[in-house]
Amino acid sequence: MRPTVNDIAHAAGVSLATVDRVLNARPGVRKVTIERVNKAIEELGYVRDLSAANLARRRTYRFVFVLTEGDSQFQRTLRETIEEVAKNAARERMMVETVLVPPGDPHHLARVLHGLEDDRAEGVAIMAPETPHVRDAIRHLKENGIAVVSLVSDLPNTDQDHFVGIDSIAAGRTAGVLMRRFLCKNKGKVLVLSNTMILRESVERRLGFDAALIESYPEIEVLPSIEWRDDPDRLERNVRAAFASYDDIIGVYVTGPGNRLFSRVLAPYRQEHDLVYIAHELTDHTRAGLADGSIDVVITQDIGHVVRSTLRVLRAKVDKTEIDAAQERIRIDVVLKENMG
Amino acid sequence: MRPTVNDIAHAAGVSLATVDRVLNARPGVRKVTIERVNKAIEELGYVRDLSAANLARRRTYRFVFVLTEGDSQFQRTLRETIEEVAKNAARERMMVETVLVPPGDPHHLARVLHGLEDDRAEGVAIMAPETPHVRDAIRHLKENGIAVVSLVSDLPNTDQDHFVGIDSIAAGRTAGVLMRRFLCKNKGKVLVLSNTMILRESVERRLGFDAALIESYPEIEVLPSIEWRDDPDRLERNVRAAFASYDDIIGVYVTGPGNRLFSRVLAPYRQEHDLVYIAHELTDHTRAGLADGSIDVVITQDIGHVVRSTLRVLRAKVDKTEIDAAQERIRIDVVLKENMG
DNA sequence: TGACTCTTGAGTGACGTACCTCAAATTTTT
DNA sequence: AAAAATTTGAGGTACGTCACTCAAGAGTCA
Repeated sequence: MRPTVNDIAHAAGVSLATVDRVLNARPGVRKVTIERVNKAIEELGYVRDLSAANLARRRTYRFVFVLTEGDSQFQRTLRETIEEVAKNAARERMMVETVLVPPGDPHHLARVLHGLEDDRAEGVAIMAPETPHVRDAIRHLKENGIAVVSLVSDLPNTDQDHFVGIDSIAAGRTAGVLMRRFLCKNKGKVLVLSNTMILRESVERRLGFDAALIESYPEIEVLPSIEWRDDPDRLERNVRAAFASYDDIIGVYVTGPGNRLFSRVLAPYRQEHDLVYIAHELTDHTRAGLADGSIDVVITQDIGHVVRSTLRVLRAKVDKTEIDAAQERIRIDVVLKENMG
Repeated sequence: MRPTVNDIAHAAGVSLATVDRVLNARPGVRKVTIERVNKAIEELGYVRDLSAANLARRRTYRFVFVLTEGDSQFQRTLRETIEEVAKNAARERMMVETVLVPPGDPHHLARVLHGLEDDRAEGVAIMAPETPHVRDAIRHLKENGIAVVSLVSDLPNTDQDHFVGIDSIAAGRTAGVLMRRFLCKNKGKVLVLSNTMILRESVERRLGFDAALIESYPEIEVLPSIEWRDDPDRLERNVRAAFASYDDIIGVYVTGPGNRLFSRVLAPYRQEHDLVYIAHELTDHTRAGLADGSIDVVITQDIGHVVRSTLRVLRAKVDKTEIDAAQERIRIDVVLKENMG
């Protein structure tokens, strides 16, 4: 049988109350006594029973995900995953809510975040671009004792507690090195596409991509990023212009969402061009692209892992307990048709 | 506040005892009453509080990992990971024990498994080659109501409940396609190495590798697998022979553990040969190989994930609850220097 | 010495569920 | 309609921890 607090008390020759004080870092215990208790804990190999602890604490965690609206496959998958994970989280007394804010409206976002201060949640997970308003709102949240975690898109210059996601520069570098290897010393141009460069990871991925590709492979020219900002026509125009200007385009790299649209735009040019196509984020569409061979590699992160990790981290922050770095590290996944699973 | 069993009882107009009978599928409740209770559960959105349930059940799980001895980096990492995960598992009342058996001794293994029948464990996780003795022992375990899960190395023709690990054929295929792409249409021979082909995954990886490489790239000849069976001299002899016979070796594929040894053996030949080196299992050594560029790709699985998943699956099997397929699927990780993390 | 603080003991009632007993109510069978 | 079987109610104890109270003991200072 596992030792309980009672066993510890007995072994240490103190009362239950003292053990409790030590365990929960309550004041009013002498140093020597603390050590005696800790020694007993060590010797008996006591570990706190989480079930009982949670029950007694009758703590229910309220966490809010704040996401920007959008109907890209990625965002849709994210929302679905949150919903699904939330269901299981309920068993562990975590109530998860999702709030959507319109994209490109930092004021609205800041208002929403401020609204969370008064007792709506003890933890907030944010995926949104970093702006002064957001920085401000996050500081307020933290001042009110609310845990703040960013997911997918880092908010490094804020008071956030943690970022759950991948290193975008490394992700871009991974894309770059794969592009380099898949291009097999051919000379030519590489097209880089991004719906918007407002999100920092778009910029960082491009950075890493260029670094990995150009530094070791100067025969390749990486063209300036094509942005289309939710405007399909602009995308089409720019792509047409690119293929008109250069007949040696041999690779395309899409740094973020938008593969569904871009694939359609790209289709007419694929017959005459043998392209290496590298994309980000595994979704139904990129999955299909891998399967039919139109996409060569997808660099991605496991969304389920991201969401579960976010909740674990939020809980750890609220409880002020350690987080298991190994478990919470999100890997940069390289997905080919063969290991798609 | 979350609804409790009491709320359900009240809402359904029955007593606590009846709700309890319904929830735990105990006999002695009329169908109509069951439905009434279920309706209340549905309406109030009741979810069983796992903490309280586990506490009340005062269930402690005893799980045993049965592994073959060995000092390869992979096995070492696996053991360390189990130990670490076990520490956290203790908080959730799971006592994890590891038993090592000498490799290549199916009788010993079978004896150990039989020894687990009488009350030593309610769940067993096995990583070992499949033999008739093992099949037999697993059947006995199952007959005694013990959950059996294999990890890393599948035991498909046994009565096991589940396999936690990757599809070896797909892993081999992934290695094959990466080899093909990294070789860039060069002609030549590829060396395949495997300590032993007794474990089924060695065979399967080779199978997948050949399929992906040869079918779409016939200019390459994949040489017969070199086995060394824990004998460094044999490895060295065979490698020497291979490089003596062929001067157009352009790739090497190590299908399992043994990269540390093999790297040493290979070193003298690397100066004159430009090789693509693909390995399996991310360990300290293969990590270092990626970092210094001597290894190009490592195909691996997240051991931490495997071990945690194994415990979750065992618990689910013991509790006869559903397992979350998405969470328990182990991905085939493709690791380059750039996304090593 | 007394007044004071700091430390410890002893005990209690949650938390939500599991599992048990015994008796009463209800339905089914004879 | 009586007997038997089934279904339901009422209540209790337990699980291990948390969080609290109240009182008593030890130690410190003037």
